[in-house]
Amino acid sequence: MKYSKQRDMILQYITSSCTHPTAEMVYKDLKEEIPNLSLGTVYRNLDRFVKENLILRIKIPNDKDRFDVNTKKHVHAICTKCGKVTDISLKQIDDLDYCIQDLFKCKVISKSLVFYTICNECDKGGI
Amino acid sequence: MKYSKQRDMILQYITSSCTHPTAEMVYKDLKEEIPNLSLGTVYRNLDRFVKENLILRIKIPNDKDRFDVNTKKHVHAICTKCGKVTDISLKQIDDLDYCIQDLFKCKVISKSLVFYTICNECDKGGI
DNA sequence: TTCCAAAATAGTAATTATTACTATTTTACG
DNA sequence: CGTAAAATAGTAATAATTACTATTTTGGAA
Repeated sequence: MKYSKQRDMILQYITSSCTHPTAEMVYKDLKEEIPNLSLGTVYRNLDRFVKENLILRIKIPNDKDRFDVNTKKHVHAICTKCGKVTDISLKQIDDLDYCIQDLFKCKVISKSLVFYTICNECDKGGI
Repeated sequence: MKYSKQRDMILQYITSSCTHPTAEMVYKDLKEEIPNLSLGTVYRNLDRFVKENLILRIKIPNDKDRFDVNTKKHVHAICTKCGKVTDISLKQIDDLDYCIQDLFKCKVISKSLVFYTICNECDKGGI
């Protein structure tokens, strides 16, 4: 593994962000600092960080993947108005796996769970 | 709204299937009976049935959508080995919405939940 | 029955997110 | 320094779905 400025900056960007950015957001913002940055480089490095368990990939049906510094077990809520992504950690959600396992006699490997919501701010009259 | 043989057969196919087929599966199978059937027609009609609440669309991250005759509130488990899709209906899952609503002070509109599993048959030595 | 406008279809093109590919550049070790 | 491995930039490919358009079908009315 060899150093690269691009990788370094992508990791820095993603670990200091709290907005669960998409690859495109990372690309657009870093492009200003590294004008010849390639979107492929962003994807490749984000993939790599996911494999190294430095970040998580949030897969959203029919939408862009988002990336998350929080590697602890959790799921997400997406506001359908402003698009904000919120981390959700809840014992009841983790327990589902065991519940399904027992009731349906199958091994639960993982799950994909996204809540579509209207967040507190948007509900109060919107941004 | 005008009758069409294609729509009629697509609805018949999907309502009598129990495998949660993709649009492509519907297309491939019906193509044998209607040789000039178009994939667009399948998509258009499935969309329409979803809007009319005759069937449900199952969105699976990074995979083809599947369609389900069961329009009751439920989620799905996908076997990561054989691909079989199983309906899952569980009070604890429905309750999550209220739980999230209270804890995170947001309105839950809907959720997307898919369990990735190894089903009973595949676990016993596989198909 | 025949005419005709609305609706539906077939077949192709476009879209969108992501991955793959290739020539060039960068890195770091001997 | 020289060089091989690794990384990048930029473009092309992929895959599922949607959009578009010319043609066909449907069903009510003359």
